[in-house]
Amino acid sequence: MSKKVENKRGVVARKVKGFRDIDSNLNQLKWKIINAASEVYKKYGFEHWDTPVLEYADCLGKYLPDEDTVDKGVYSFKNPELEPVLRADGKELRDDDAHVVMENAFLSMRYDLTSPLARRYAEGLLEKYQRHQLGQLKPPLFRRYQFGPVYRYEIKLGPGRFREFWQLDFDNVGTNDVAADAEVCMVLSDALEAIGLPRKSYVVKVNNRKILTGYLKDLGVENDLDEQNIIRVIDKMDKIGLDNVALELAGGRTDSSGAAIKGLNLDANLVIGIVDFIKNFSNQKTRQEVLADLRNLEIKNETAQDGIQELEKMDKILSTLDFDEERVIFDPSLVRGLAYYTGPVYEVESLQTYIDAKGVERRIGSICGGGRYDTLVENLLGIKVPATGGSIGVDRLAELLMLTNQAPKRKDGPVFIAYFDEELVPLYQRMARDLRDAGIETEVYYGMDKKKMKKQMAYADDRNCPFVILVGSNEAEKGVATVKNLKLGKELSNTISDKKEWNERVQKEIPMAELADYIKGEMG
RNA sequence: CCCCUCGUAGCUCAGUUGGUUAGAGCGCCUGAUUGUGGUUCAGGAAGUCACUAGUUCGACUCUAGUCGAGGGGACCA
Repeated sequence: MSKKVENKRGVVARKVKGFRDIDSNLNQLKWKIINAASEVYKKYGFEHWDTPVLEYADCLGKYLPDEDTVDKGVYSFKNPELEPVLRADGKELRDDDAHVVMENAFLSMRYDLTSPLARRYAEGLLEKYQRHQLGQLKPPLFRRYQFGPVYRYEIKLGPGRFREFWQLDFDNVGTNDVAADAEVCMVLSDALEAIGLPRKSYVVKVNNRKILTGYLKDLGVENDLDEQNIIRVIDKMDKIGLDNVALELAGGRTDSSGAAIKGLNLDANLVIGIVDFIKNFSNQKTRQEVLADLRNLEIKNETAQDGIQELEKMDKILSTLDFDEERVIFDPSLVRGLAYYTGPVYEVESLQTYIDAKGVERRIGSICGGGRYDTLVENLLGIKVPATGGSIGVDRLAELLMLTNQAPKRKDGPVFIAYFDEELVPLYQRMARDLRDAGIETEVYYGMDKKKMKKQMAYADDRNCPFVILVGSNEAEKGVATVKNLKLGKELSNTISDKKEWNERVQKEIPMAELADYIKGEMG
C-alpha cells in the first residue's frame, strides 16, 4: 500500500454487500446469454416487455411490511410522496368530510419478474372493466418475455448468491392449455442450447404438483399449510437424501454440523406413504415408464389423475417434436419450493461438474425454473387467470459457463491511437473518425502521462488492443502511420528476444489514406 | 440466525516451543531502451501482522471479545 492518505471528506468508497460490479468480460458473457435466449423466446412469439424495479408492496404479493425496513427478504421503504389511498374498486378512499385519504405507501423492489407481470396484467384488466364485470371475463392471452435485475435481501450470501441478480423470464398469462406447459420445456431447452450448452449437459425435469397434492389428499393431508411444509421438505431431496427427508417429515434430525433440525412430526403411516411415493421415482426412467408407474399406483384422487393426464399430454407433444429423454424427463419427486405453483413444474438441472479451488468436484445444480401458477393474478384481482412460464437464472448460468471454461474468450479492445504531439491531436481525431466510419472501434489516448510511450503501450496491451497506431512528427511529415500489430507481437514474443527485430517484424508504415482499409483487411 | 475454519504487502501465501531488524512469488514503480507492450537485467516503494482488551520481562504467535471472509446448516416469494 502506498502512503496513507487522509480522506478529507471522510467517506470510504465501498460497494454494498451482496451487490456486484460487473466488468466488461462478465458483461460480454451475460449479454450473450440474454441475447441468445431472447432470440429463442421471440421465435416462439413472446413479446419483449419491461416493468419498473419499484412496485407497491401490496401489489407484489403476500409481503406487507409494517416497518420502514427490509421485511422477509424484500427491500421495502415508504414512498416519500403522499398518495391517495385506493379502495378495492379502484376509487379513492375518503374520510367523513369527503377529503381524500392520503398516505405514504410502501414501495418494494421486485424480487422476481413474475409478480410485476401479474400486476401489469391485472392493471390492464382493471383499466378496461369495472370490478364487478371481471367475474364473467374470459381473460385475454398475454405472452411476454422480460429480463432485468431483481432484488432479495438474502441473509447468507455465497458464491452465485447475490442480493441483486438477473432473471430472464417468459410467461403465458391467460391459458390453461397444457400444450403451453410442454412449450415452456421446449423453450427452455432450445434457449439453453442456443446459449451454447451441449445436448445432455443439462436436463429439463418436469412434474405436476397435482399428482403429489392428490396423493397427499388420499393419505389424509387436507390442510394447505401441511402440504406446503411437506413440499418444502421433499424439495430438499437432492441435497439431503431420502433418509433425511424421512427424518424431517417425522421427528427431525441432527445434521453433520450438530445443528438440530426440527421435524414436521407427521404420523408414521403418512411418512411411510410419502417416502414410498418418492422411492418409486428415485431411478432415472423414461417418461413412458414414469407414466406407467404413476398409473400403477392407482391413486383415487381426481386431482392426481388430472395431473397424470396432463403429463401424458405433455409427453405426446414432446415426443412428436422429438424432445426425448435426452432433453426432458419426468420426475414425480420434483416439487420446487415455491408455494404458488398449481400444476406442472419444471426445473433445469445442469449435469456438468467442475473442480473447485480445493480440488473438490462440485455440481452446479439448478439453472432454470418454472411452472404453472393459476392463482397469482387471482390474488390481486379475485378472478382466476391461469398462467405458466419459465425463467433462466442469468447469473447462475454465467457462473456455470465460467466454471466449466465455456465462457467466450476475452474480447479485443479498440484500435489504439498513441499520442506524441499536441499539434497532431486534430490529426489523431481525424484518423479515429475515419476508422470509426469504416466500422472499426477506435480510441485516442487521453491518459495523464502522455509523455511516456511505454505507459501508452502498456495501456493498449492491458486493454487487449489488436493494433496501435503511432504517428509522431516523422510519420506526419511523410503522410504515413506506423501500425503496430500487438497480437502478432504477443505471438512472436516467445521466439524473439531482440527488441529491434521484434519491432521491425511487427510494425509497418502505411500511407494515411489507406489506413482504414489496411486495418480492416488485417482484422479480417 | 446456528456450527466449523480462517484473517500477515495490491494479490497468493511462508513465518521455527512466545525472543530482538516480519519474508517469498506475482504485481507495482524507476532505469538499461528520453518514439514502443513481451523477454532479460539492475534497483526501489510498500505491512499498526483485522480490531480491542488481557496473560507475559517480551505477543504476528497464547486467551477472550468485536468486526470481516470462506465452508456447512436453517431459510429462500
